[in-house]
Amino acid sequence: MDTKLYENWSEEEKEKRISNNFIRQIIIDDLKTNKWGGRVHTRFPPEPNGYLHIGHAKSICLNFGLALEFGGLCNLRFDDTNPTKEDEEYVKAIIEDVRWLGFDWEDRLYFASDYFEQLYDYAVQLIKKGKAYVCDLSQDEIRETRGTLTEPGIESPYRNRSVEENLDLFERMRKGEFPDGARTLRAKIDMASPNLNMRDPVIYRIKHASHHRTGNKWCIYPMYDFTHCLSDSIERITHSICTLEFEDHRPLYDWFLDELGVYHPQQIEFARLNLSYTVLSKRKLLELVKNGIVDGWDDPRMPTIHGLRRRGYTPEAIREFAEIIGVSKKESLVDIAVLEHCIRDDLNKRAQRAFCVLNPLKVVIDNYPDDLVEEIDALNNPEDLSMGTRKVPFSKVIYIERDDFMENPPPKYYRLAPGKEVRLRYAYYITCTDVVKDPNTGEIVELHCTYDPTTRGGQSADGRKVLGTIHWVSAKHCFEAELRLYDRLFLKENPNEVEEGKSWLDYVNPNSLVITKGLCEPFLRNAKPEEKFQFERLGYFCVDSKLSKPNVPIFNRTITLKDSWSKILKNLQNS
RNA sequence: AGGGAUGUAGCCAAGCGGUAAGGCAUCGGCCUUUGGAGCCGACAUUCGCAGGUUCGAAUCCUGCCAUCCCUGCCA
Repeated sequence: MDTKLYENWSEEEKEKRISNNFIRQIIIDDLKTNKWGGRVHTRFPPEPNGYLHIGHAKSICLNFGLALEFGGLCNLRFDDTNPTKEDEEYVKAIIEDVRWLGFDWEDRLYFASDYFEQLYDYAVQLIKKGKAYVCDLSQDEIRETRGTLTEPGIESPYRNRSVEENLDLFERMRKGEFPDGARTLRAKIDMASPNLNMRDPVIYRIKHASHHRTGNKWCIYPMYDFTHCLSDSIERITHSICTLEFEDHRPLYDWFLDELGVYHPQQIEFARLNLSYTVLSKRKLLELVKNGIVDGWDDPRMPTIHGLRRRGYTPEAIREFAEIIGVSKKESLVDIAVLEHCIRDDLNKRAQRAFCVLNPLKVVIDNYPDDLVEEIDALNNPEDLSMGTRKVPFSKVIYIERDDFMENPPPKYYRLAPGKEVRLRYAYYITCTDVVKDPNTGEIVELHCTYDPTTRGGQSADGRKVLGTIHWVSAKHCFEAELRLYDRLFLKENPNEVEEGKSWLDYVNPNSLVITKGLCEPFLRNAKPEEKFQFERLGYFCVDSKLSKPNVPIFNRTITLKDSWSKILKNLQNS
């Protein structure tokens, strides 16, 4: 596992990179008071009913990160108590994602369903203690008697059945004598509690459904509240970290453990992640998939781990993101620019550079020998010289970016223009001498330039300066590849805030995917799935792992480079 | 007879009775063979509001306001 990120940090680095948060502080305090005998044991407990997204990544990094930092353990546990919603497919995908993020649960992969027998025994104990009863009320009746936010509920007529009768009925529930929904097992707590969760919550329901792990062994399944605290207890979890909406469940969590007199972890709640310009609810993500708005759970526009991975995000960037956004109890909307900053920062240091021209404009270098081909040395990564250099073929006819030429340039434009000189990155200085247009449309179809042979490599002997440096590819040597330009999925900062008469789907960005082509330098032909590059001056791109074929890479744009020129242009136009 | 939580800059977020960290974004400048990266600087006289305690309050107390969560046999 890549534990380097946390374990090999110096104290100084830790100080700088690990920001404090209230959960970390609780652990530090507990360690001081020896509350758990010096142990830190967390768990990540997903329900296998969908794909993990960046919000889960926050939780994963929190739970595993805390264990790593304090020399503790973190379990991966599937909360699989509802067979009708869950599937093995999700189990596999989740395992893959957590591992890809760089975390390791060693031999501690657990399933709540592994505890069904033990959980059943606990329920029997509760019945024997007079703290649980079999209720014959229907689902509607239970709802009707629950009361409201301001009124107490009404006690079930079955609430005071004898222990013997309850034991018998519960056993017969397990044996399958009753149809779905006929009876439930309920905790006997307080129908007048201001906390609705405490109004005799259902803890077992009858579901004649096949479970992805236990098959048809069970026809009664325990509910979340009953299962979760006891699973934590069984696994000797110290800090059970969950999201804010479970705050109201904590009294129940504590109640079960106290009534049963078993090992009692501490539940701690934090605010779930919200990210601007996207949605993070399973329901909405599923809707995007079902409506064909995206191409599947792993569509590169999706905020799922699968999607981010395919888009070109790295585990390092996601972990860094999780670290810097912090953990608190305040409901917030994190600017997606933070995530984008993390991937730029990581890829800038690590991604191999390459030349690719998106909107080509042909340039003929009139004074360059017709058949000469030179091998130009180019840095693979100016940020990391150890990545070496590569040869890029150069010849008389090249393509440059259409944006890198303007016939009537505004002030401060220091790319190519008639009579102006620019540097072709790593190659030569060229000066534009002629512009060829289509006689009918007036569109610029070709440029003629001259080059200065003494500037090879991109430096002039006389020390004259050129401000502009542009990228290029040799017409004879480049190849065309499919490029998929991705942008934010939504146009609205918070798509969950829906205006009157609209739907959140109305805010989907119709241009979140633009499929186009680009002219690539030769070595890119052999790029492998998931390989990441910086196409100089354009952005970071990643070879699509699903659509690419050997020697026919398809590149996904992960994120553009920052573009301060467009800002200058905008200001120019405004003034 | 409602309950539970949360309010520190545009967005996150430290802070724990001694005089407002850090990051993102933004805006300047320097530097640059990526208008990238990097570097330097600016960016809360004030912490939801109003009172109170204190030599001293974002931190303690009281009241108010705003927002979020809770009436699944989902998790």
